[in-house]
Amino acid sequence: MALSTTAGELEERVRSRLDDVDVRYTPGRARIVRLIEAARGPQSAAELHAVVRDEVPLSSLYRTLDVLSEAGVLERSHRVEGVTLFELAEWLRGHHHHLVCTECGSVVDVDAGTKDEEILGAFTERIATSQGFLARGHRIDVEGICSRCAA
Amino acid sequence: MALSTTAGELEERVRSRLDDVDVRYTPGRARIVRLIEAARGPQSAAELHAVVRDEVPLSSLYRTLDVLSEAGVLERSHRVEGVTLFELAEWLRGHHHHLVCTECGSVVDVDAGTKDEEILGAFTERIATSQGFLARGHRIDVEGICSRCAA
DNA sequence: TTCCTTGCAAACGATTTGCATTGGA
DNA sequence: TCCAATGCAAATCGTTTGCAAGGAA
Repeated sequence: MALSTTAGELEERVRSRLDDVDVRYTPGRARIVRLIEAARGPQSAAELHAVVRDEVPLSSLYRTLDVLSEAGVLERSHRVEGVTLFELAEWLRGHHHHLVCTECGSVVDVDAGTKDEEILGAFTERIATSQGFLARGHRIDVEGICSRCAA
Repeated sequence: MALSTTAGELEERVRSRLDDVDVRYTPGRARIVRLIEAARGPQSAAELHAVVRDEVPLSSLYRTLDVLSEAGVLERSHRVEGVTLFELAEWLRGHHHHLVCTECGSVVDVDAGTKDEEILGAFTERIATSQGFLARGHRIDVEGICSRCAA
């Protein structure tokens, strides 16, 4: 989100990354990447499969998600109720956080301002260091009720 | 962590909560509560089972974890690699965050200061509200390398 | 006696994998 | 041609559930 790129640009960046790790950018893989790119938040295999149901079998979908994750294009993100959600890796879509609705389970992305991120970074750095832990990044989930469920 | 209580005190609070919801505080359940209380971070069913292997069958353990979660004594916390971790509910152990080691997968608790929590609360409130989302709480995972893996 | 709790085994759902087939480079 | 990618079916793994037995109120 923070990084604004056109669809083509992102596609190019993905392709070049896959080239680096010797993985083909097949139509099926491109399809999944675009689906995830277009989503408002991390997606589960089941959600993605609902869209490509008669084109891609579940096992192939899982394999694609796995390959793309290994290649650093996707990240296994939030896990809710035993299911794994996938999203574009941070270097592709920018740093962001999640609003998790405890009512319907939806997870949507939110950006924080640069200033806020600076403060958060300093904070996480501090509590990590106090435990001899080397901080590499952080992940914030805001839990509550989404506007749809509140209505 | 933030709330300091003696072992007996916590036990009493748990018992009284279970009374309220008409659930017995059996020795098996007490055993699990104490195990989780003593841990440095959220625990998986498998980790707990490793300790009580010949006293409690896995299915009973899962049932206990479920009952205690329903009763509000435990919370299903972090989920890593397809496994659910359990920890004492926030009202029992105080608000805290997690240091997640991306190397060994360990998850340990950390406290933030009151001042920091105020800032965090204001921040999460703000980004939630901007999306019409009603914030109820937040969860922060600091990802990185634990001191043991760094060594 | 009457429920709640426990144990064991079977069932489930999400995810993974073996193997034969297909399709690009 | 050759190896990566795919499809299908079977296997795995964490977790849940049905049902009969044990125990406390």
